Amino acid sequence: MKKTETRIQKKNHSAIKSAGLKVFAQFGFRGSTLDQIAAESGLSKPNILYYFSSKEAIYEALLAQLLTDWLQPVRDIDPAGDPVEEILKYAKHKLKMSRLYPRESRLYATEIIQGAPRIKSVLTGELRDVVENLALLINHWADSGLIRAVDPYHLIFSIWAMTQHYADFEVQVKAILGEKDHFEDAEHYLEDMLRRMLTV
Amino acid sequence: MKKTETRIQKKNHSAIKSAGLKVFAQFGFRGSTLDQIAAESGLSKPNILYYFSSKEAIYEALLAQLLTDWLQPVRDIDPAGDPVEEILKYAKHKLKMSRLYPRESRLYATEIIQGAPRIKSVLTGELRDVVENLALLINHWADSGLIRAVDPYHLIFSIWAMTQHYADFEVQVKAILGEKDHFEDAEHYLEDMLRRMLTV
DNA sequence: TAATAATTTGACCAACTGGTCAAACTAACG
DNA sequence: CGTTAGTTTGACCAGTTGGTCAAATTATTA
Repeated sequence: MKKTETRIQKKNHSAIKSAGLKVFAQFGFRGSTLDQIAAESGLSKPNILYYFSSKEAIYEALLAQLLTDWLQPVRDIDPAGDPVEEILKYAKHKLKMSRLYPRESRLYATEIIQGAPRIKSVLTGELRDVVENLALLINHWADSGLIRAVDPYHLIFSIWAMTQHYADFEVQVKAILGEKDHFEDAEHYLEDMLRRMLTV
Repeated sequence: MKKTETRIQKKNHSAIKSAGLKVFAQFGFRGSTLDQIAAESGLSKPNILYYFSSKEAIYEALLAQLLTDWLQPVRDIDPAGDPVEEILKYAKHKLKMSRLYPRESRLYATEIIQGAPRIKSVLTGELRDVVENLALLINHWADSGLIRAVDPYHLIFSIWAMTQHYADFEVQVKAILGEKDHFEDAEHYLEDMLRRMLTV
């Protein structure tokens, strides 16, 4: 029941989360300091702690938001739609998120690499369920002869891995391909790959 | 010219690097402390600094070793071999490294995610050259009709992304698939995918 | 405008950080 | 055995860390 958020609260909550995202995504939780977040947000350190009770509270607010955005597109897959197009739609959506929100992707990556100490329950709960359902759907599509039979879990992993790679390993991709936008080529490659994998 | 390394030096250098790998891979450079490395290695903090001049020196020793191991298998690709089999051999080798050395993979991942502050010159130098050569070879194979024409860079990225995913996102993979070894299935999937992508 | 509520800050703290150093200890070897 | 080179450590340091708090400032509203 957080109805009345003043204009100043809204602005500062947002500034802190934005600064926190930038800092946490680069240095992880332990490697980030409130001073960095303070400098990045333009607020003083005590002022930050006036809006969030601790460094951890900022981090957890970011993670919670992230997980919601992460899981939604999986749920949006339409079991009644054309299988190949549905999977393609999902993959392209995921790739677009990597292009538009690379820092969110890197924040998630650092959390997972560190062993997901704060969200392991989500992984074995919500995420697991959502993925299991999708795997069942993919198997169903395969059984119906609508797509080629592939391991649904590793198919999902391959989509995650490839799309997130362009956000998480951005500096490496740019070191090799140069600074120009490479997402268009990535999308073509991804689409080609998925069509090859899924068409009978 | 470091010929004479005593038995104790050998043992302790190795213990420190092993402990450093474990800690750095999880928390990144800034998030890791000498006290953690000390506890993990069983040595006292001053003793660690007797063998490595600084925290940074440990980290850099690990990174240097890593980059060597990382690039070698790319160089081992035989231009005169069977194209599909050579690429497959490389992909499987990379996957095996993820299974055997997941912490090395995660150390590399954290370094790249953080913007590769200490190895950017390697990325735009050695790595770029090696990848460019491989891309030329793949294009040559495609021109000769030995494999299907695909974007060589994104092909390489997809191999990296998928293989490293199983090391870097291990907790997520295990949350979904359970604790049993999933690398065998991953290898089948990867092989299937690459054959589909590369055979004419 | 006056009173109240919300916001911001400087000064501060205890715990932790990477790193130093002289002294103590141990291994190696003639 | 004694000497020397190599190893280990306790005590210490200055800077940084997350966090507190009372006081000052600013916004809101009656």
